[in-house]
Amino acid sequence: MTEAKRSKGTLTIYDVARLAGVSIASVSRVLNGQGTPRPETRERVMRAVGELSFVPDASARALSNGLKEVVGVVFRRGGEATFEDEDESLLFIDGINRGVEVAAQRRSYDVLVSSVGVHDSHASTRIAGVAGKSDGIILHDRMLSAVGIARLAEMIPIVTLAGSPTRASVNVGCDNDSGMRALVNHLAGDHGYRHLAYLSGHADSPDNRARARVFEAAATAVGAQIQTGPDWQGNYSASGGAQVIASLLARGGALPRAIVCANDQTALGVIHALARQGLRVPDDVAVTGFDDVPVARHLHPSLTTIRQPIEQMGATAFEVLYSRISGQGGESNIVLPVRLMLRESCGCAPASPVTPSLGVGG
Amino acid sequence: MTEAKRSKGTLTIYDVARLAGVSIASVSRVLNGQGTPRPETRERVMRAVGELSFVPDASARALSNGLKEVVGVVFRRGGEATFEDEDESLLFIDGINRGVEVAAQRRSYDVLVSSVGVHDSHASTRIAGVAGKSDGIILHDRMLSAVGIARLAEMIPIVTLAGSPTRASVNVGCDNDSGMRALVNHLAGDHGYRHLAYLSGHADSPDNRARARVFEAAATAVGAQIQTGPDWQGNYSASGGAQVIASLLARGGALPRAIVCANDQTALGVIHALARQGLRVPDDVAVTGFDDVPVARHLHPSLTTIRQPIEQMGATAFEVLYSRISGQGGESNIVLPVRLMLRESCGCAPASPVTPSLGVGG
DNA sequence: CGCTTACTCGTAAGCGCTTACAGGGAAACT
DNA sequence: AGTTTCCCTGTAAGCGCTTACGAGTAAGCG
Repeated sequence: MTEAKRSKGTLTIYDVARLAGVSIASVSRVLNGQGTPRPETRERVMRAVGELSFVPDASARALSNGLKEVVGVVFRRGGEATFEDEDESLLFIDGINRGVEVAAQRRSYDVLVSSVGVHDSHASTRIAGVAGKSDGIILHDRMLSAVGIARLAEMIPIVTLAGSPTRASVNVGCDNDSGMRALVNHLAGDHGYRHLAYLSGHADSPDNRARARVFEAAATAVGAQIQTGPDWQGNYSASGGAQVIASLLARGGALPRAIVCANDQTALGVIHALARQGLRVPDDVAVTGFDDVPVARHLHPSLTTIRQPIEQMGATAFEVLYSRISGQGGESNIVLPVRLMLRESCGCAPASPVTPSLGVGG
Repeated sequence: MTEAKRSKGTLTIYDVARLAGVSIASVSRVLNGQGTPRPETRERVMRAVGELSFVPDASARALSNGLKEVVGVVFRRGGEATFEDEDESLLFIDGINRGVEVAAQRRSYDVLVSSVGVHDSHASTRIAGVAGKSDGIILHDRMLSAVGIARLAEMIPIVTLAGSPTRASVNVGCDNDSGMRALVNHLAGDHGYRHLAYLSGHADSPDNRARARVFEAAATAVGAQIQTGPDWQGNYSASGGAQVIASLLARGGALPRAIVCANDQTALGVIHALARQGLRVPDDVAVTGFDDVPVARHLHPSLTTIRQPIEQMGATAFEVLYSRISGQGGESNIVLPVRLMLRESCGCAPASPVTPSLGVGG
């Protein structure tokens, strides 16, 4: 320590330059690999940087070269106050965010996360705040209306997840159609179940709408009897799913032979609620999920579901956003493939190609 | 739109000032609630801001007033390539991060998240990057050595989670001692199990060490026989826990009556592995977790565990960091209380089926 | 040995915003 | 009406960094 630094006076590039006996420009060049500094110069700068533990200020950098190297991710969280059950519905979102983060690292970007309460009307205020701190934004489902997105998109690059592309924004989603069709075909075709129900997610979620639509179409096509509607709204949550089952049974309603849940969380709640009533899955009722969150394979019975490439969706969202930030174009609607994961909850034998499942009861 | 903006030319405060017919200083004052602008001035500025959809640049702001209003959170993720099972071990971390984020919002801060691969030696490089972009940092378990933390702490405020406080950094953790003691007392005392095992987490995790230590002490104190050591390392992951059970059974080892897992993930893997071998939980072997992640109550059997106030830990970490950033002092080691959640996996009776909540808590 | 060519480095001009300071009016006082 | 006050507003100086530009030096060539 040639020169003890007052830890508060913020270390700047000037301090480094002085210690190294060069100009601030040289320090900057060495730090950014620009130009061709003499080996000796580089050496002295590096030594000074090390000695001072200098870390350049990202704001100044951003201000100067117009790049923050930060992307924002905005999503909805369950409730205002954190309500236990709602939290789980974030499993999927967290998975995606992780994918975004990992991809961002490869470009030395960082990720700014921001959630909006489900009943918070200040969504756009919050998004604006994030916009000011980042170079581009990834918006999860149900954050902004199409016009809101279009408007925002002319200020900053936007990528939506499980939404719809607009003139100015890109969307990354998964192939709901194939997934749901595979599910229905398996249930009605392979297992021969004739009576299916769709336990839906948020009514305003594009993913949910697509799944519901295809469910109906596919089930109808194979001549299965279906059950949906207001009594079958689970809002993507475990408690929502459990609630639907509980009230159905409470009023003596008949259960379908198979329940197709809008996502894994919902299925989790459904299985739980059925077990509580002494009903066996899949013997009495088959249940399927959608997403394939990591715990799905550890449930009892393990969950038959549609695997979405969760982390990859996040990574893709980042990559697309990155290329937008870098001024390149690209497709505006990216649909990632899904895959049917057969496990026990649909009635398949406890042997699956992916994870050999646990023996039932044993 | 009085004046169409070239969407690339970045909108600045000057554009707003010109449109509103005032100076940039006035715009800034209105936007930040400083000074006492005349109502008419405020009005004109606000109109201009709205008309242009102006969003101030956070970098410039940060550079100018020395506050980025961003805190960084750094943690370890499972593997380099995303390895399926490892992912789940992030449930707990995600919960904490959510708490940080929610608390941050209340102060209009945002959260920059950054993960470090488990075998990535560039941890400090990565942390430095985050440091440059934030006003303070929250470090999860096992990110930096004590000296590394001390060194970093003299450059930027640091809060560690489940670590140890240093002269310059604060730590936020939970009461491992009480938690583990409650668990052992319940298992050995209430259920009368005489043979217990501790399936440990990462050897270098302070939380794990504390739990192991108290486990031994408490079990010994009540005269129970214990089993620990290198054969009982699960590394906090489901696959790790499953592995331990699998190899134990493979080599014909005897199972203890109860397995105390270092965290819920591990318990999940253990239950899964046991079920696979036809062993019943809790009849043959009781299993407990630690953390009470949301899915714990949906497992079969539902998991007896120690509830850590996960989100609150994150929120507390933020608040402490915030007060450091604001130049205030405060305690340097914060220990949050935990709670024993009795559910089925320890051998306690299932709760009544009428409970409205899915939580079968004790 | 003198001049051109090629490098490296330092000077200085911003990036967009906040804020100390001072100027200008209007209101309040004598 | 002439001052004094007070309030509001504009001017301008940075915040820490990047980078165009040109100065200075060393190497290359005839």
